Amino acid sequence: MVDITKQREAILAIIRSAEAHYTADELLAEVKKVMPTISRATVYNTLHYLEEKREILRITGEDGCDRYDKSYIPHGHLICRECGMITDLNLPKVANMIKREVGAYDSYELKVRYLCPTCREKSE
Amino acid sequence: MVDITKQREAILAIIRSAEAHYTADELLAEVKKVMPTISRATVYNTLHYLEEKREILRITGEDGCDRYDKSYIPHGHLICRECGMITDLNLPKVANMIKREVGAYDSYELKVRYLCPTCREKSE
DNA sequence: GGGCTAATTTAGACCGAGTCTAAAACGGAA
DNA sequence: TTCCGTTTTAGACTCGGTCTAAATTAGCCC
Repeated sequence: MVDITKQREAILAIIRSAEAHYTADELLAEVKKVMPTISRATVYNTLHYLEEKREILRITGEDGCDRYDKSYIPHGHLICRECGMITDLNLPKVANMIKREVGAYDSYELKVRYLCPTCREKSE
Repeated sequence: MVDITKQREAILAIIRSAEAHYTADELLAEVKKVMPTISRATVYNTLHYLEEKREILRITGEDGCDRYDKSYIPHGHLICRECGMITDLNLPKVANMIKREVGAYDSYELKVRYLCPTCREKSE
């Protein structure tokens, strides 16, 4: 599909096989287990490359720390204000609503701050 | 309405009277024209304070640099991929769609990457 | 006013995610 | 094997944003 190297393959494999939405540093730590000499710059280069190729999705972090999603298809995210847990949110109509309002667009990002079920239970 | 000080008043006034979506540093420069001894920390403190009090809205920046919106009511933003210009986007149904899907939530953020009319014209 | 306390402001050091750079390593083509 | 463009590496660097400790301000009671 693209110019795939060992490093890029390893990084993409981790993103694709995980449920979590990793940060670049978490990914670096994870890849190092398999490829100890990999550098921070390579992880960042690869993430930009994969984002550019629409293989993964970047979630700009509330906390100034980006995370990455295994699916490149734009979709929303629920973010818990207590524990920071991120889960996917699919609102299929949003894409059409945007298109109707502004015409052509590249992508969208939708983040919803809320209290996740687990944390809500704890606080009761 | 709240514990308002001279500094907070000045910062809020600038945000409220501007069409632009300022960054913290742009705000600092702007306030310094009126209040030369104001410090960076005060600007950040004030922005967090005003966000907390739901007086303004924070837009987490694609470029790792947050911006602030005069209106606290959650609404979407169009961001041009060429010039970075930000304009408001109102999709009133989004709030209800989220509520129907996940129940109660704090706030949402919707950013749409696109090519603004001015830049589209230039590229033709 | 004068003195007390809590909250705010200030200046500057500090942090850390992300970028940049220059050199080394890789990989394909001839 | 040699050449050349691309990728990787290590580490320095940038710059939003945070933290800290001292100074200032604001309210409050006498």
